Amino acid sequence: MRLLLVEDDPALGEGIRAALKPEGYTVDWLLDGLSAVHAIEQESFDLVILDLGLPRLDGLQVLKRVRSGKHQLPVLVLTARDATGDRIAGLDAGADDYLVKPFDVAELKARLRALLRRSFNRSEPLLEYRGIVLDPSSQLVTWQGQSLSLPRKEFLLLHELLVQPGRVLTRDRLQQVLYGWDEEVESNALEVHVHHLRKKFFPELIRTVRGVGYMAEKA
Amino acid sequence: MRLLLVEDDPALGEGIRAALKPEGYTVDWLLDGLSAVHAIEQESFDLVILDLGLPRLDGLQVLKRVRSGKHQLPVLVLTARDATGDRIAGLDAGADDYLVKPFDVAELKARLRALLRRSFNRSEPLLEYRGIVLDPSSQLVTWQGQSLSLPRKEFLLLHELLVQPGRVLTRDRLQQVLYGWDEEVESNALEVHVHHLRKKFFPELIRTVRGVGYMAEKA
DNA sequence: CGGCAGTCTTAACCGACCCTTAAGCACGAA
DNA sequence: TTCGTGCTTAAGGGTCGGTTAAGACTGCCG
Repeated sequence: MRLLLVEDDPALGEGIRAALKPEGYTVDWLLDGLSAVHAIEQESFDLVILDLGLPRLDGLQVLKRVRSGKHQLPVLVLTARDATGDRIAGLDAGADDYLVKPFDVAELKARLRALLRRSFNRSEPLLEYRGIVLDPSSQLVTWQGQSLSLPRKEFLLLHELLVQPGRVLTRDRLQQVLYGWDEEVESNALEVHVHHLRKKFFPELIRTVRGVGYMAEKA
Repeated sequence: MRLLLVEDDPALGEGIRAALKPEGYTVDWLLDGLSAVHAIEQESFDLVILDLGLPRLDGLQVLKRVRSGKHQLPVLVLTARDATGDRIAGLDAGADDYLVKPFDVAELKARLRALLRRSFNRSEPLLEYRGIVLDPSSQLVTWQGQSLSLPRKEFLLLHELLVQPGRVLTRDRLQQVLYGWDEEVESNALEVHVHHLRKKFFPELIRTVRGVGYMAEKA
């Protein structure tokens, strides 16, 4: 589960991040609104935690930009206690939930779970590719009449590849999907996952683009 | 189908109303508890959607008044997430179902349908799955010609799983079914219940989806 | 009041699975 | 052939869920 945290207070940001990592979230953290917009447009997140008071581009503007896109990306907004107007404005701009600072970490976690659950129940479409059907909400795959559950990373990887067949995904891109930005893996873990997927399904499922990355052939 | 909506937040009230109208419901909307009591006594509704935090007369009081009457009017209660006591109190006062804000509209619709179906049939339909028959009204289960009574939590759990086989229920979802939204259980109680069910029936009854939750295989 | 039965949570332990790592092999390009 | 890149395989550490038993709590009955 990959989250984008947009928060300019270093202490708070670090705190949130530290709290969420053990829960199994991959947390990417940006400190200003402009970078956030770019990241959201180019990467793929499951949820955004957005502070409203941000340098370079205000949180509300970020929210509006996100909503103008097609993504139904859930956004949890953090507001200062006394910023009454923010709340209203945020509602209008389409935030999915709020938290007023200072807040309890347990509360944050609970709201995240609720939001993610909602967004996944929101019938995320099944993904089909050559007889393989992915169900993002349950992390389950149907293949040759059997339903099997893939390990989390394998599912993430496969999902990323099949979202848009024919597109070549660089090694870096894939590693970001699996690990986020910082925690780099300096081994061939990615290749091992690919190997497992090829074995579970069929070898031609994932084509190697030597020196670049991997792709699923356009059907 | 005529519903009474009692909700003092104008935005939320309008939202719910707008969502339900296209479904063919007639929605009357009141903003305080006192008017609600009067309306319920004098008019005839098929169901009430009741917020607990209300001006003039608290939602709980409304609920008690309704229940003291002879009407078996189904009541769906809306509660704020952090209102810890509300849930328990609401249960005691006889609400038929709950929804915690913020909620998904699809969820609301689904619960309404379920409630209305229940109230019209009076007898909730038996649930059958691979030779196991659940009777929600008596909390009894028939299995291999024997009728046995399950402990409450086990029954709830099993019922939730069998309502829609093939659907994966997250741990969170199941814990909410068993415990509600506030009281967190920081142990493996859920797994223990699952274990008991598997032992009483057969192990394949409940399939583990690692990292996600549990499911009953589609028959 | 005391004991019993049923329910549920807690905690410790264990096995299975997930993921990374690393070493050796295969294969394509120069 | 040689080098570089990716593939294959297996081992280990960590995490998750399963299993079991003990104890708290409740309601019931003597």
